[in-house]
Amino acid sequence: MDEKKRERLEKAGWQVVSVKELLDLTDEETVYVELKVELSSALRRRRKQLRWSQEMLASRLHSSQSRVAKIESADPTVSLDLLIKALIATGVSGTDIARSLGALEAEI
Amino acid sequence: MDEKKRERLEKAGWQVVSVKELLDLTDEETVYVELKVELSSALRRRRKQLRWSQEMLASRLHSSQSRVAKIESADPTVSLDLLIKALIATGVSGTDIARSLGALEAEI
DNA sequence: TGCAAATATGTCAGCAATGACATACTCTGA
DNA sequence: TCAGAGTATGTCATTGCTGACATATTTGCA
Repeated sequence: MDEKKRERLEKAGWQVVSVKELLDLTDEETVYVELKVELSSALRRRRKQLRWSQEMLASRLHSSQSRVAKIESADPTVSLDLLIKALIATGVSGTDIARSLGALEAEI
Repeated sequence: MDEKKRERLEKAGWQVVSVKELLDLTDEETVYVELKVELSSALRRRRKQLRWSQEMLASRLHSSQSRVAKIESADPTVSLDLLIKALIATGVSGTDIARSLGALEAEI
């Protein structure tokens, strides 16, 4: 994994000069993952609040129950994109999403 | 486009019963698009604040200048995923992203 | 003006995310 | 304790996003 990162860096024209550089990258990935985790639990709360089954949400999303389960568990194969579309499908507004994101503190 | 939506609905097991149902979908798409537009302009502001060129951001993102241009113009082929990764690459925190999203008012 | 840096636009092969399905597991009420 | 509803997990063909490249256009400064 670290080796793969290094490869990508070099391919992108970066000189890999220090461990710190790699740590920064890790920080960015951390923020990304935490964002997903935060939003996915927000989604589950929201869905339960509405007393919807995963299947109900799935049909509103034009997706499937199994994918909703993956969204809510922050599965690596699920994009932020789909996650946010799912939140929107539960009727949350931009400000609601913002509030969820607000639970994350500055990390960088 | 509307025909395509109808197709997807029916494929997903929805009975297309009313125009309202289609309008609801449109609302959701609207929120999604506005989210992208808001975040992409936040990204541009942030990049200029740092006095980075698109190329600079691209290398930090491990992407290309042309894709950064597309991200900042909220191009349809660019996902929220990449958009948010770009914001993170400029060093914004979760709360910063939340603040950007806060500019959107409740829509639904 | 004219040149160089920055940005925009179009295209495409490759790969990652997707919906769908099958099936296993976990609850909850009777 | 069992049945049925809800949820989790694995897999796969298709679709859509991706980085990269080429090239056009814009910007800013001497």
